Amino acid sequence: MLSLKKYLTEGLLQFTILLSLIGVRVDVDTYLTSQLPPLREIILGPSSAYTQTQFHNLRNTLDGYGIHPKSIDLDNYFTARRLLNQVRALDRFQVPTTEVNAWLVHRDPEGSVSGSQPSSGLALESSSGLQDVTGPDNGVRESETEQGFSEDLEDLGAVAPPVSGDLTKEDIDLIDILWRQDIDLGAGREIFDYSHRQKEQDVDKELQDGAEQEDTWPGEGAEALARNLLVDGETGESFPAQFPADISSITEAVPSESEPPGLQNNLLSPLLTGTESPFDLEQQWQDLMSIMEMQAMEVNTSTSEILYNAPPGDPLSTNYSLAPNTPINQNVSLHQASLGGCSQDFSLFSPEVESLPVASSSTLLPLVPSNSTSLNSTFGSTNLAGLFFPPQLNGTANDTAGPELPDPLGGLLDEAMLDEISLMDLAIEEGFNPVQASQLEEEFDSDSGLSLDSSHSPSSLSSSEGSSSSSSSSSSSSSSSASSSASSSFSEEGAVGYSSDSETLDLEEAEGAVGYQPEYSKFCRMSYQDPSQLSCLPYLEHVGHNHTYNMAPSALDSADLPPPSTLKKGSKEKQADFLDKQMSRDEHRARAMKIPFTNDKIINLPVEEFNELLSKYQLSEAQLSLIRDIRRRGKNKMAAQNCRKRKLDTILNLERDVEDLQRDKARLLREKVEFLRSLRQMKQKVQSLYQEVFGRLRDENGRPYSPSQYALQYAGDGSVLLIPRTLADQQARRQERKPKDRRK
DNA sequence: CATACTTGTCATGGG
DNA sequence: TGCCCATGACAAGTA
Repeated sequence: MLSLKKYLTEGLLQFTILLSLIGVRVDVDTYLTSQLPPLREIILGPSSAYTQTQFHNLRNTLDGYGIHPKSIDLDNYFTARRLLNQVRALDRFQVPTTEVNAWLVHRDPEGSVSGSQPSSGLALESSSGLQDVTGPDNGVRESETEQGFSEDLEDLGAVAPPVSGDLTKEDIDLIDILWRQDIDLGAGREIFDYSHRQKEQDVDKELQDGAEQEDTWPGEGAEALARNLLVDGETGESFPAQFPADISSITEAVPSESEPPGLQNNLLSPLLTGTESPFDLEQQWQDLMSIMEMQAMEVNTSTSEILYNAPPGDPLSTNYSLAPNTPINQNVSLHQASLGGCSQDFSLFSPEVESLPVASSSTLLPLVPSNSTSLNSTFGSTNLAGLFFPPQLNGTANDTAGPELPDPLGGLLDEAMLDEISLMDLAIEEGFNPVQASQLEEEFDSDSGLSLDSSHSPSSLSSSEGSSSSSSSSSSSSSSSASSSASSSFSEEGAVGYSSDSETLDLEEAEGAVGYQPEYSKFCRMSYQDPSQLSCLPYLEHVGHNHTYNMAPSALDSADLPPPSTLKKGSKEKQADFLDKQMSRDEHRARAMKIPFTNDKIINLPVEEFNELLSKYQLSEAQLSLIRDIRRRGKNKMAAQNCRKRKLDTILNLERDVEDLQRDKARLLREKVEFLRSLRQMKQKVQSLYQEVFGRLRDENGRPYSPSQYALQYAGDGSVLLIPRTLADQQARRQERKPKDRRK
């Protein structure tokens, strides 16, 4: 029961401290439950610094740390684990190697889809189409596509975020982009509205422009909505609300070269925007989630195979599978079909990807079935058309497109994810005052229920560098400066106010601290072996307050001094009076009882020596009682000092943890942006490959296939099939239902 | 004088 | 069992 209470109170205390240090409401649960067990262990676990566990065996073993065994700094250990966990968590961002092997297997014998669509538009001149698609801001990308993906390696590598170090301009830009994406999200409007206003007042006028654009977008917006388009709040661009439609707009725009290029770009830019263009967060999340979905598919290959790996007897399969050398087959090559760059780019975080075959990445891949399983193992049996491309590739919008496939990933864009991009991160990353940031966040989240004045907490980064290195090591005099910086922040705050600063100063000047110095106390014990060395000790007892327990023998000797009423009779008397004032009550009592040895001895001697000392003198019972009381109180006094010091250190450690977590979070956020950017690039490449492959396919008559009737689809064995679009749509729908069911 | 903070002390419990 | 330590709670002193 007691231990339960202990855990409860300590946990609550530390939790509260944590929250107050953060200064804002933070969804600690997400931290605690997902990736960061160390913090939870610190708060709740048996490794808490408040635990009664006494690490006697660890005493003084922390390489000169000199900290109390109960305040062993677990950070080194937990930080390692935390970082490891985070690195592992990055697996979720892994992007598989893409290797496209496509071959034309058959032509739809039935022409099940209406052939009214002119197919001429899709005689893809892929380069020009790509130019259109990529838009004006993507001149670089065009050359990328032409020169191959090996350059993308460098490209992707180049945009890789700096794992550590100061924020670069790019980092700040990334965060800014992310912020704008929050604004751009329609769902996020209400959530971020207030903060948005705050931010725009204080920080970013540009955001206001974007928001106003979104708010006041004219009738054009309604039209776009009617077409199920979203409007980018910043650019006013309209783009499909969901990914398939997204692709649709692109691909349908490609063949229609007669359209005004501006409109095309308007439609296309959201998906194919360059890295400099703003892109919407939902899209990014969908991208990310699609990657995760792919990985999930990788696990559930059996399911996929049931769906798409039709058995040999399957009529579909037999109907649409052709021998590789069928005349209608054009041996279309996929230039640099493998996205090896991605593999390399992400292999840092994904051992799985690393192990994927990349040998064929640099060669031209014939459009024949290959034994390569990389496609299968990465994208699974994903219906390429369904995933990356619209149900219709025809020239008119929403012409024969089936019902809009619900986005299976949209639901994952929940508020928790949005929450991750919090103001604090931005504050940290953009380097403005965390106090301001916490105030901002607190203002629109004022129902935190905590009465702690977190808005004034200078907890985070303003003092981070100093305090982060201090805390647990504050017992050593070398850390006094760091400790002082941390504690001064507390003092300014006025909340905690345990000023280890003054204490460390006292250590150096008055040499008074007796507490929280295991090394010292050990040294004292050793020195007590020789009573002649005792003189080195009492001067250590002058802690700022005049409750000091011990005093110098000289003070003891000159203890017979006039009372304070007879002050100012001379410098000598003044000093004596001062020294007298420095005496503690027990010292006064000891003097009154004529105890023949110092209180230091009484307190600090080991039991045996203490008893030996007592036996040397003929002491009355009252004296003995007083001596034992003095010893008890003295020890307890030191214990209390140590205890308080430990408390302070625990708080400082928690503060440092919070800062570390905030930094980690911001870093991960940066990396997330980078991953999403890379993913977008890969998607563009896959899309262009698709178009290139599809555009080169010819039927028996040498005519290109109509994208409205046919689609490319991955088969289970890694090959790519040309199947009727209706079939592709069906399979796409089935596939989209599947993950939903799986989630439920 | 009220208040917050610091420090000392006691009681208690655990090792 | 006695000793030691940790710590909550309280008191006294201080700014």
